[in-house]
Amino acid sequence: MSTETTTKVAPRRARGEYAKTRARKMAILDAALEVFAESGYRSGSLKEVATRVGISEAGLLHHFPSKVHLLEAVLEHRDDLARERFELDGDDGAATLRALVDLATYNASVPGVVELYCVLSAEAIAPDHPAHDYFVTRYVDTREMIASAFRQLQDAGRLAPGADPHRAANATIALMDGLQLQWLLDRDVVDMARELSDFFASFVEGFRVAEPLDGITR
Amino acid sequence: MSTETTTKVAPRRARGEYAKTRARKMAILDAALEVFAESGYRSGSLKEVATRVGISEAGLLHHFPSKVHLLEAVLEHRDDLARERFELDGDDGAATLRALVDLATYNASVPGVVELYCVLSAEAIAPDHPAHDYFVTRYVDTREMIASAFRQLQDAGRLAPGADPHRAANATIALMDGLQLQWLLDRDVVDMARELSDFFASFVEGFRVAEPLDGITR
DNA sequence: GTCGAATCCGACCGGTGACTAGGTTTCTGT
DNA sequence: ACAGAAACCTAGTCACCGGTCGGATTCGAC
Repeated sequence: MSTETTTKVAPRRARGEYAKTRARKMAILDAALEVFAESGYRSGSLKEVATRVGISEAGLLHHFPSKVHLLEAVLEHRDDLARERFELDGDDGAATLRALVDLATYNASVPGVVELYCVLSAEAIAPDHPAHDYFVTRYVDTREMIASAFRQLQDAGRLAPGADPHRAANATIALMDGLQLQWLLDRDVVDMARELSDFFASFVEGFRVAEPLDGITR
Repeated sequence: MSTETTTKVAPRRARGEYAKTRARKMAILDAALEVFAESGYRSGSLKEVATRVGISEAGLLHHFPSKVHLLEAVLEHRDDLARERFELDGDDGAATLRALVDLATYNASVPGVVELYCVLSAEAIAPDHPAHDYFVTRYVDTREMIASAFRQLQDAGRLAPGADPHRAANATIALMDGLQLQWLLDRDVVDMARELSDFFASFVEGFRVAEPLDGITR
């Protein structure tokens, strides 16, 4: 326990990242997303990620000390982006459902992200997968969020008689996931947002999306 | 082109498999199903399959000359078993839907098989995956089969007005796939057959399953 | 019983995986 | 401008992968 006051012998303290480091880390996360989406976590290689960034494998490992760290960073990063784009926690059930349809529309513009979650969630069924716990809690949370939206609609008398909010939430999630898989295998046969919207309309009284769906695509 | 008549010098011709070979091949297919279900095709190793069978890797490769051959054999074998258990090609639409619900009930008793298809279908999104074409055509065929069941019901006036057979088929497949994923992650939160049955009942007039679903489990 | 095919194994091969060690270059606070 | 941390690379470790090769063993038709 020597003194750490600013004597002239005091060792230079940590300086933090360089200016361009942030951009480089983002580039790595983007490349890692691509690779994990195409090949999954277990078969995706750090070498492939490094090559796409234009860096060496050891250089990559300087920023993310292990493959697991990289995976966790990718998932956290996507969660951050999703949170700042979609607000799904409101107390307006109908608004939440509309937001889900919007999310489906948005997802159709970022196939890589959809592929990442589709591939990883299947891979993460294995209990020893590094993302297993992530997906388990993710599904629990999503289920609860959608169920509470349905509960809110039920209280407003807008849910079809006999409909159960919790089970409706399960079915909603299942439909979204299953549509994504089909869409990834053949993007022309499925309109994810439209199917989800129709599903909601079939048991939520007066459900409408903000704008017509078959309008101008963007 | 020498004579192949039964002279005394005629070389002994191929004799075919030994008696126990068939059983061994089945054991290999079972082990391979487990391994591919747990780790996927790309990350699942032949060594692991061989170990579970109690055989060497080279011994395994005597029966299935490559990893791709093994995968194809596994898929073909499961298709054979499925075909002999479920008849899904009838011209009675309602019967086909009931068979799908039965299939969901049956699937709940063979989690390994469900996991195999869930994991492989996600992995096979990649166009260069050896099972890519298999799953693409599988989805096309399944879609057509279910759509024709709905078309048949529509002709009988039992489909809700506005329902489209083709889109209903897509939604049905999506629901089944999505329910399976959730069920694999947590087998207590989802009753696949019940959700599917309720989904059918929501737009098929007079849809009923053969027996009550909440009866004796087996 | 015997001979040859079917079965199976041990050893090996080239390739790739994640990750480490140690040194060089680049940036930046002072 | 310069010291030292951050960034980055080359080279290597060790484990594992799918697949081959040649020989040993087992089975079964004759």
